Amino acid sequence: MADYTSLEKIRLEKIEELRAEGIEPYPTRAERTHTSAQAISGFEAAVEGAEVRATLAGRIRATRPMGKLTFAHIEDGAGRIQLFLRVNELGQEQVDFFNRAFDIGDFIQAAGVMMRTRTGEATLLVHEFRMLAKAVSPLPAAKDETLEDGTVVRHAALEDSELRARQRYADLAVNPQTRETFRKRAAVLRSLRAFLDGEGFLEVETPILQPIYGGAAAKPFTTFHNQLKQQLYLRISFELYLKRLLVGNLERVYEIGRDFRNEGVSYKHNPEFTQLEFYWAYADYLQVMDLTERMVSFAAKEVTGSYKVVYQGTEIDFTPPWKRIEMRAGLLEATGVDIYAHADGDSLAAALKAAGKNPPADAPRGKLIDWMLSEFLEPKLVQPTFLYDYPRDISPLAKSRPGDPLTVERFEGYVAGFELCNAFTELNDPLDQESRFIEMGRDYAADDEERHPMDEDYLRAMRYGMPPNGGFGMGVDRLTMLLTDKHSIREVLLFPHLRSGASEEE
RNA sequence: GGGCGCGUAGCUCAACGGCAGAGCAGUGGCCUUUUAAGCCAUUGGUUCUGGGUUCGAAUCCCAGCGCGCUCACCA
Repeated sequence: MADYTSLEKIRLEKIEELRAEGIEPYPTRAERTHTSAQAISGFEAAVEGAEVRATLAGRIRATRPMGKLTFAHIEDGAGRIQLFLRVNELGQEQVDFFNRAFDIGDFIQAAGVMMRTRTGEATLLVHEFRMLAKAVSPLPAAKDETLEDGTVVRHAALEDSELRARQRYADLAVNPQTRETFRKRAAVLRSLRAFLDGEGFLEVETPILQPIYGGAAAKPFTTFHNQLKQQLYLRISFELYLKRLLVGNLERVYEIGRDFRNEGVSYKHNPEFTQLEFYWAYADYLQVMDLTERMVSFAAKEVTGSYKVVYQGTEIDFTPPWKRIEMRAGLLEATGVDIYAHADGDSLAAALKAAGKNPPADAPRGKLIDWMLSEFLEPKLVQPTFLYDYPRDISPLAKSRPGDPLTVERFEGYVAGFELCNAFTELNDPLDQESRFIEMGRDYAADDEERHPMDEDYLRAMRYGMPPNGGFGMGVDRLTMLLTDKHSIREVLLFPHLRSGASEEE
């Protein structure tokens, strides 16, 4: 049972008193004729002297009792509005009743006539009011101060990011900017769907519970179907199922949904995250690049109203075309070392040392290139930039460039120094794919969890013939971070994963 | 997983080895145009948890839990 605080005990007593007076603190129905915004705009538009009646419903956010009158602000889905309760209309008993029984956080229904107070605020002069839902626990209510210049300063706002995430309901209830963040998140999803639908892509849904996981290098979550006695995995990507659909003659498909990766958490990683993947028959990675910059800039415009957004104090310009840097040239410029001149790790490491760098010891070539990227190139990619043509060492799933087997047709989009998306010209040779499965199985044999299992059904699909195609994946949470100016993924997830939440540990 | 930092009233924070405090919220009172309303009075604490040092610990030490930053791992 809940352990009530002294504040809660007082409110529980108020509930008992209401019931004792025959008043239901949680009535079944509410009435409302106007939202706060409708009441105010209706009043502003009305001709002088015309009476604007309204019944409002909302949550009490502030009260200012003054003896024979009380001012209050309520908040509903459309904004805030002031209530004016006065002895003249209600009688002393009702004004006292309001002050005695109603608290900040309670839901109230109030009917009356719109009026203007001495300070000019459009206000509902209340003739009738009733309780819609009594709050037992006090909301961490902030107070807003409006300065001379109109800026609003919040005092004692609920700020602790952990508490806000654990009790998102309270965060949403008291912090309008949190509600705004999640409206923008919805707008991001809406804009991506609208864009891809407009390009002729079909939205599909593929299994989250999969007997064989694949499509990315990540550790899966495992689960178990009791009746079928079957080991299942939560998907780590959509790739292998979406590409099966290309075999089925669906030429353009996309899915927006949840991926699950059993890895560490950080400000840009959550164990479950929202991914967008699309696959496009007869397109290659350069066409995907064009589409990507159009899609992301479209989303930026739809969500923020502009191609230019400010992220953590820096202006990011999503206007196409984005900067394109070939990886080899980019690394050569950043480090003075040409990765193509060095076919193995030892040679590349020696060249890096000669260039005054301090590479990790005993690393293979692919690992060194990764290190060069993250150390010298990625941090510089603040404005939207495509890095393209990756060494095959670090891209086992992409198709090689014709006549250049060591380079694959792959690009990653970088913004604000972190990876936003990843795409390549996809493998469609079933025999090549099979040998890569075997190769990856061998590479990871020591580590059961990261080993790529052979997906026989996927190979069977590919053997029926898969058109050449370009594939794309993007972290929707990361795009949302960029468009809402949030540093942490937790700020754009309603209920991010946190340790020791509801469940007891063993 | 490593390093650094933080955890005090419902919320925001002070006190930094010597009686655990303030503002807001709450409670009681005054107040018929307030808006962080004001004035008077007042309630409220496992100082994250568990050990230790000390005459004395919110404060110092150790361990744990949680969060943040960072590195590593990881796309």
